[in-house]
Amino acid sequence: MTPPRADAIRNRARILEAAEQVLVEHGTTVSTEEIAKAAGVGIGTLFRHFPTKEELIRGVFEARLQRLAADATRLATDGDPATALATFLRQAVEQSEVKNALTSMLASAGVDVRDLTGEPQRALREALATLLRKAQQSGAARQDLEVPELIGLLAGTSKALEYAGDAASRSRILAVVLAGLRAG
Amino acid sequence: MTPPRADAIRNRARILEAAEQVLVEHGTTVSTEEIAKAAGVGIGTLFRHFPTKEELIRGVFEARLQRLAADATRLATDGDPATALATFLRQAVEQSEVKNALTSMLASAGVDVRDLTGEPQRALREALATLLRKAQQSGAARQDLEVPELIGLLAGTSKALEYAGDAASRSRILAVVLAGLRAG
DNA sequence: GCAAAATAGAAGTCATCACTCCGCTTGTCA
DNA sequence: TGACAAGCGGAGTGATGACTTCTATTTTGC
Repeated sequence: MTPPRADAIRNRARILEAAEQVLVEHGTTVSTEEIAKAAGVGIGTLFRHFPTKEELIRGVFEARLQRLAADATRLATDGDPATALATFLRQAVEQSEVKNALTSMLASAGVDVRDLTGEPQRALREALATLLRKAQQSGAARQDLEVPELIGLLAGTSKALEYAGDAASRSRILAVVLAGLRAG
Repeated sequence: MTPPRADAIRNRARILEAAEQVLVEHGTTVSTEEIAKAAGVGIGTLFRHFPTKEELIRGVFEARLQRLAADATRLATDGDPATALATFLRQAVEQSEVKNALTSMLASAGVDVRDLTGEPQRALREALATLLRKAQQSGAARQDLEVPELIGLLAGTSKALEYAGDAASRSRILAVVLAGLRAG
């Protein structure tokens, strides 16, 4: 129960950071050794922090969710209710430029993305609920929408953007989704 | 150049069919042996028809694209121009009930989904182009849309639906996308 | 400064999996 | 109906990669 040493904390963070980059770039098939190397860390260390590859992947995923939840919360409190939801979606989807492969990453690791029992998932759901409610109250989002749809659309839009060739195409896809959210 | 034996043709079809089902259900990580078993075929046979796992996966994918292209073409000629595009999207996306994991399947196999050089891809693009043009002419789709966006939205919507818990949620997601396609 | 905690990373274990090889079976065509 | 090539099944092979273990070394906290 004693708090971990400073270098342990540092290494854990470095592993997560490197893992995200490598996994997103090369997919879940990359070896743990590769990830350890990218993090500048021995294999033993990696496995002490994350006893299985799956837990490492889940760690990366949950870190991402936490960042999303933080963004959503910030926008929900600071932003204009009428535009906050759209801004969030835009931000979230642009976040990892090269590849938003995080969900398919998880899926191919055999993790069920819809398993929303964890704490980061709960936090994101809650933040999205607030964002959505405010948008609906100010007429910026269709009334029948609920949080699960929002999450789905988030993942889906991110997927859709992978197919966009240029910036114009990207912005058109985004425009379609945003218009759809509004209509109703 | 002699035509293949009857049993060979039959087996090839059975492999493709079983592979689609197993791959969609369990992801690309399933072993080829599992696929062979599902097809009721020996491993040797599987590998004679598809010399590598990647070629098998690509085969499944292209078969799917061909079916999509056929559907699109049929709707483009037979259907009401104003509703054909929406109908197509609805159909395409509902096709594989459990999981429309085909694209992430390919992606995790290291195949670039956006590589549109193959014949089935070309056929689909062409059919979609017709569908889109007719929809735009009858005011059922925003004018600025182009085919790549449509393909992206197809994949994205399919992804989004994976998150929908129940039928109501599914239909709301679909409604968002369809409204977005129209708006403009 | 020292004990405890943590690390690097080499070497090894074990399971898995894509793919090969080859003896047997079956479709085809005379 | 018989011969024979095309096709088949499935045991076997080699590579890979997740995870363990261990020793010598470094880092941290008090």
